[in-house]
Amino acid sequence: MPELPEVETVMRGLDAVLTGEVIRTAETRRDGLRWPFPNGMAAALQGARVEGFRRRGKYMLMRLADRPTLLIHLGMSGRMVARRLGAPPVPSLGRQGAASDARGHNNPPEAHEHVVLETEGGWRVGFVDPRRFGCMDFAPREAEDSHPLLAGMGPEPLEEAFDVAVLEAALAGRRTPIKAALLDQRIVAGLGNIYVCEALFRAEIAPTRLATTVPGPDAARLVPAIKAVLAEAIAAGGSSLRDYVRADGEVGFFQERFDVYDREGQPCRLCPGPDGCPGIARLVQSGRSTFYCPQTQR
DNA sequence: CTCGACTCCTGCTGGC
DNA sequence: TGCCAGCAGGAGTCGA
Repeated sequence: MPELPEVETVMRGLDAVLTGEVIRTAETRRDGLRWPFPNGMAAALQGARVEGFRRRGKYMLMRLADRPTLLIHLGMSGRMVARRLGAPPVPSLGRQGAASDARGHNNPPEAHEHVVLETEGGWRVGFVDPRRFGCMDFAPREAEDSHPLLAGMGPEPLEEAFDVAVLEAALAGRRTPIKAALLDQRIVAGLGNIYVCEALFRAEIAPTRLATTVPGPDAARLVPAIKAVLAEAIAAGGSSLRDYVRADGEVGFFQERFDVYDREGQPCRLCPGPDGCPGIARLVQSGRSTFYCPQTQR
């Protein structure tokens, strides 16, 4: 699933395509994803002018003139597919059925495309989500952040307001492993399994450490580590694993730069010498894989 | 309060 | 070559 850098990348792609456009038609092809779509969602989108986008954690917020804001969460497998009407679909990563042939003809319909928007300006944007863990909902424009899905969310990690003192306060009294704490969107918004692993590696903190023990020098390293890994991933256009594609169809390349994620058994880049690293280890914490270097991360 | 287990779903990978 | 168990980027809910 897309984590903060991927959501940011998709949002920028949508912004480039949709901002300023008027939605001519909106179609929902099932009743909902994780939850039912709000009543009359398609009708409410039709005729709306897209004013712009913003991101909160892993949510994209599509602001509409004189209408409520549309919240979009990509869940685990969600992606957006954008193309000009009449043009072949943008090539899609790792998915045979979706790749367009050279002539742009006879493309089978994209599987699991649950919502389709078409604009006056001739864009077609589809929300594809095989696992259907994504969601959409409306939030009042003047109270977007009070929506139940956003209300309890922690600080945006890339904003200045997220600093060592804020993280330390959030971790205080948490008797849970730091890995689990960082996945908790109430502590800090937007981190997922990959970037938590990467940030803990950069900060040289063992994922099993209790959150309460992190305030101090460790937290002082962790905050810049989080900011750096997210910023670098955004600069690289987001990571691209199995079924993630940027809104404009380009793929991100940050996955080539993972230090620990999905690199079990390989030497880490911090241990000295060719034989100095015991190898990146994998363990399961609250049901999810954690990758870390047992020598570097303490 | 806080935490871990469970749950929703489909698709891909790896081992046999 | 084919089959199938296991695992996957999220996160709300429930029970302890």
